[in-house]
Amino acid sequence: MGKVSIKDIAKAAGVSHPTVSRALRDSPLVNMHTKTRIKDLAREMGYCPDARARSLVTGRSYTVGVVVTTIADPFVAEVVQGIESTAHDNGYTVILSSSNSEPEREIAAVEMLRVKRVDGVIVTSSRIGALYLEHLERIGVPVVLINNHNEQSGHYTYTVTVDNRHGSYLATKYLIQIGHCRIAYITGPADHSSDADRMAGYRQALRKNSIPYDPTLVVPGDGRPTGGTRALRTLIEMRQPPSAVFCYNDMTAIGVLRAAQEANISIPGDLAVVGFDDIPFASFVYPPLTTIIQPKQEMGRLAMEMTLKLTEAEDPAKLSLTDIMVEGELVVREST
Amino acid sequence: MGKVSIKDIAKAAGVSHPTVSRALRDSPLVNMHTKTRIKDLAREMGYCPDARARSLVTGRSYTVGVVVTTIADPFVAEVVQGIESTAHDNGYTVILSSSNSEPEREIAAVEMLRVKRVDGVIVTSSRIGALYLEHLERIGVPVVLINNHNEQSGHYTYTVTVDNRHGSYLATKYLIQIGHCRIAYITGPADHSSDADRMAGYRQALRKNSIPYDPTLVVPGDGRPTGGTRALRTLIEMRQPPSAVFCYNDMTAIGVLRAAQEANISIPGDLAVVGFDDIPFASFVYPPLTTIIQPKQEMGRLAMEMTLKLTEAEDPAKLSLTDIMVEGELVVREST
DNA sequence: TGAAATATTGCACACGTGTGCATAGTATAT
DNA sequence: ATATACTATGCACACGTGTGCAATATTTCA
Repeated sequence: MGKVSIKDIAKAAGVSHPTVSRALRDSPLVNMHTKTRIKDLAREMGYCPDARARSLVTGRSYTVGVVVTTIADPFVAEVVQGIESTAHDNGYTVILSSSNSEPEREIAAVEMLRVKRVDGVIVTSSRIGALYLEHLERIGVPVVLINNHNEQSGHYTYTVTVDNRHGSYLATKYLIQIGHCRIAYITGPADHSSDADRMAGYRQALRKNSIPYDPTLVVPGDGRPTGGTRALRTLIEMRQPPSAVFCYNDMTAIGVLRAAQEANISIPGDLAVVGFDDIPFASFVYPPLTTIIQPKQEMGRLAMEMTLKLTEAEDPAKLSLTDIMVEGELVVREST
Repeated sequence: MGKVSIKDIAKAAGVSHPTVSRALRDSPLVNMHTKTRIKDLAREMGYCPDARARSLVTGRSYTVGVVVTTIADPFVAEVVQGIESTAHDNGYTVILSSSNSEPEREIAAVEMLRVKRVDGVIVTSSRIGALYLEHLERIGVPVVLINNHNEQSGHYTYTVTVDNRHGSYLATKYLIQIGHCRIAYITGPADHSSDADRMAGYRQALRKNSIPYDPTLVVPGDGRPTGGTRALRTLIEMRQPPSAVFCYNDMTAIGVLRAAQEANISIPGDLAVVGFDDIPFASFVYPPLTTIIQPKQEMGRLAMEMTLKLTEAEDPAKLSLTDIMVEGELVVREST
């Protein structure tokens, strides 16, 4: 029951352990007869290779580290699902590590991944990532950031981000197309660059359709339902309220829906509402939410594929990779 | 930039590598002066210990494997959050592996964890787990199952489950207390043992309060919103419809809410609705859902702590551990 | 028959770390 | 001054696997 190694098999088969090693790796160097004999023996004895030892000599661990703020965030969870799935398909294993958005914990996480000798690192939705980029580079393996702009992608550091500006351009353009001209925007947390980008897309759509930008129609939210609820209450008290609201994200939109219900505002009759993200619940609220789909699983997949290319290339510089920007997609449901 | 090992430090410090090893591990055997000299050198040279090599000789990897159906399930994600958090606090690392509910993929996952020499395995919400228990036992390390009853807990195999029967007893009892006596139950997937348990708690509450059990009030669902919607449509067409519905889970209850909205049934005025699980969105639907809280993060924490006890004990049999059953908790919101 | 080519195997070392034991040096006690 | 205890260090080996090279056995070819 104590773990059986190739040496044990070697002894049982009456050969040397390198022969066993070659046999199990299907080397053409070993006699076909002894090869099958060794394989049978390995199966009977319940042999299980030791990845640590193998990794030690080959230098590759076939493991990637994934650093998240918290896996309990459904958005993050879907991204990780995409990562894990393609990692598995390529024979890689995922080490999960959450930072709870605490910088020192994020650094500790990266250090632990370094100790475990991962072949690459993926960091999702961390505002910290960009700031501590030097810490990330120190690890000496490829790093891919998801939804985390950093101006100077370093030697090994690349990003996969959703095109926030274009996404909210789509959303706003759609509202205009179906006849709205007083369209409000409820912002997200002030310090997120994604909020600035989404705001930019909103204004771009207005401009292209010759609708004057009215700053009083932009009210602050916080990215959570409570913020949306508060924002809508402000909006409906205006002398000339909007006929449509574009929200920083779905959570904000959910807060808007609730406030509307309380104020007896019918949706989409009196007010059209559009969100951003397409969280799993967007289609389950009432009415089901029109929103911009972030291809979360695909972003995970792309990040993982990029990591693999970087690790498996002998010279990453020759790969001439570039940062990836994914387009969101408008999905029209019943809130518009 | 090439990785620096203790041998490199040894050479630079003019000592042997065992001395470096001891110095870095703070062994009292090495001279205080040389110890600080070696530590400084290690920092300067950017030394990073190699967990693989260390694990190879110590026999412990300080890594646990977590097998899930899919991390995109918010329920699972919260459990994993609890696992990862306590793992981190104890210096352990988590390898994540999803099975997509495919048996062969689950077995492959376990095999991979075995290859990586994890110190323990936690399996969440897998109906497969119990069936393939022999496969799980083969791994030779402690296995803890979450929400997955298995009759004969094996040598190293324990479970952490929520008390389904008691939870739905609480829910039903509460509905009775606030005056309902025609209470329906919408079931979950037929092959889940949790459905049978929740049903049993429902019937127990009826019995204890001398309310006759009416089989026509039990209608099938599927654990998803569509099932709940369909079930409610059946219920409201009865000659004598129920005044309250207890649902297998929150997703079912959400489907019920939607069907009620369509049919112009006011909640909780015309119909009281109770769910089970307390998924993150239960408090964001309208009206916010009364439900039974499954302490998801705590269950993850308990599973991890149990795994640690099992791995770190020299003789697990002496621990006299028992399976853990956690009690759910009723949270009253606005759907009742 | 002899030489050369080929097939098969073993030897030795490497990866990076930890630890039991022996050794040498130093301080303490008698 | 000698024996003893203690401190500090190095040697050798172990963990499990992979690989270059040498060595042996077998086949092929002339």
